[in-house]
Amino acid sequence: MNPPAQRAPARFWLMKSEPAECSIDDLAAAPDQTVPWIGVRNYQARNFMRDAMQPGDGVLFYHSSCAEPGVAGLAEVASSAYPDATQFDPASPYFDAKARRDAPRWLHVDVKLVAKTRLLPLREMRQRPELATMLLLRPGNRLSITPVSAAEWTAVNALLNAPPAR
DNA sequence: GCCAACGTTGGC
DNA sequence: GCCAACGTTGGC
Repeated sequence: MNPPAQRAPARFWLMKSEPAECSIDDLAAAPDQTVPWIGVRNYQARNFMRDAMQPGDGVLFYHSSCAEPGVAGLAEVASSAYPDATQFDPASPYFDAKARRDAPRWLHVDVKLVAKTRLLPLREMRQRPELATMLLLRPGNRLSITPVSAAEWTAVNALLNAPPAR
């Protein structure tokens, strides 16, 4: 008899969201606790979604451009990539006049809540040697989606379960 | 509001 | 293909 299909090794990601746009509480309140990750307009971030993400991948949900930037919860990739409808909508801030319906430029995945956690502040992340390799912490990093290694994922989860640093 | 670090654009 | 100008991100 056949063994069950082997699941591809899980991958992990950090995804930035401005809480004024979509916070962890907004994600928790969304239907099915799932939101479409619309509005990505950076090719590298798009390519991660298009080429590398798989449903079930782990996501660190990160609050950016706010008073307390940091990881605010855990989520998972809930779909494969599909065209971002806002690129075709002239009324949307994400409208892209060069996008064509028969050749969409911008894609996105759906993201589903796994758990709201304590806020792990960026400030605290910078103090942790075990997180020093994270792309998020690299000077000048602006990518809204970055891959996270298994070791980084484990380390962040440990910190999320630990009491806040003083 | 400042500014560093990029990414994108467009002239050539 | 080069590269300067410009725009954006995002912490501080």
